[in-house]
Amino acid sequence: MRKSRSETAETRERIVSTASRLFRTNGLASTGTREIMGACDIAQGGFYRHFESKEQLVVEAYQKALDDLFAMLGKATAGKSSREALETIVASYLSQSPLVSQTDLCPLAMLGSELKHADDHIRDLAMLGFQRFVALIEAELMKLGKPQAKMLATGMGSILVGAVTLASITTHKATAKKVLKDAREYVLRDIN
Amino acid sequence: MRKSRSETAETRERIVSTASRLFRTNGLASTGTREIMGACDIAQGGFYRHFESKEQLVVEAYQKALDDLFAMLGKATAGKSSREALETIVASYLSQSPLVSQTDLCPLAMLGSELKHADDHIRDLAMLGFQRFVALIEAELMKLGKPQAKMLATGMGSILVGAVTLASITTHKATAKKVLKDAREYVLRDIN
DNA sequence: TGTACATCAGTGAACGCGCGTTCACTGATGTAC
DNA sequence: TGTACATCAGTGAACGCGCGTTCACTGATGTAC
Repeated sequence: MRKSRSETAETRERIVSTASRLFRTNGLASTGTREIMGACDIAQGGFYRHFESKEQLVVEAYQKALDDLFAMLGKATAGKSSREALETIVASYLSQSPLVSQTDLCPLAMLGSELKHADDHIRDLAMLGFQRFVALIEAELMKLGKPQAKMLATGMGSILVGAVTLASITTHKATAKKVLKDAREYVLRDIN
Repeated sequence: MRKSRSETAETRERIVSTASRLFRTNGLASTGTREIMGACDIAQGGFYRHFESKEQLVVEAYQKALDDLFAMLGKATAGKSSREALETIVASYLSQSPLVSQTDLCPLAMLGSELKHADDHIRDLAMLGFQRFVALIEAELMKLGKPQAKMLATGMGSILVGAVTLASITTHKATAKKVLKDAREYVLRDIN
């Protein structure tokens, strides 16, 4: 049953991608190795041919989720003015609610409070992701000549994460949309 | 071993209070019935003399956490001007980070993303709590004559929840303080 | 290039563990007369 | 008020279940000559 090197590498990537999506949709603790392997059409025991533990997969899947997020934001803002780039970042981020879109959910908001109980390594990874997100916003704000760009960027980052977290809690679509819309309006005052 | 009516009622309240604290500190799924009963010095089997299921306790403990939060905010803002009341709400809420205080943590931020996987009943309870929080802020903003008070209040609610969530994720105290401080500064611009 | 052996991706049953929950039991409290 | 019985809060072992993980096994791939 042994697979070729390239097949092995592809399988590994497939597991990480699948896990990245499932973890963000259903949570870290609620997503088991059986469910992940099942979604990849591989027997449960095969998991440990690729990873030492579930913990290691969580780290890799989380890193991939962050990389995907920043790749998406980079592509969406490419060649735009600072003002347009900021509007795009805000709109892209807030459109990640599970009620609106089901793909590329933000690893910060989706896992928010669950990260408190995760290993230090993952918590550090998450905060580095948030700081990278804040730095992205801060850079554009500085280009616009805004004073206190770091404070504004951190505040904007917090409201975006908070709004998406709240929107994903509610069972009422209208409530979710209201929260996202108000968060958008709230932060756009600092851009325009 | 039977206890008197008053003792039974006291025990029940003790279980709800203990669970409310443990759930907010360690999460809903991570806190087991054994741990809760152990913290109350009662055998695990005694749990089902007071509650039909863990789910029922979660609902009651969550409701109690919300009641405690609003009681605290009500007491802290009593007799104050709208401007002072708003500053107090913001300061009180942001001082709930586990790095600063260990008691009366907010049930919204503490459980944030974990609520997505909870029963609809609890998710509804949580969003009603958030809307009650927003209404509290909105009322004071309207007294100040602010236009678009509802939008401002929702935005402020989102940033407060987001900042406390993020502050509780990081393992670095300085980073947590920075996030909370910037969130405070960000929202206070709409009050003063 | 061809052959013989070593490697290891994938299999699926099984492991130990902690969880929510159930159970028969104990004995103090509540109730009925 | 006193007595006899019913109730039920608390006990701690046990249940079924799903989890992360381990294991012996299979057979195609990789390596060495």
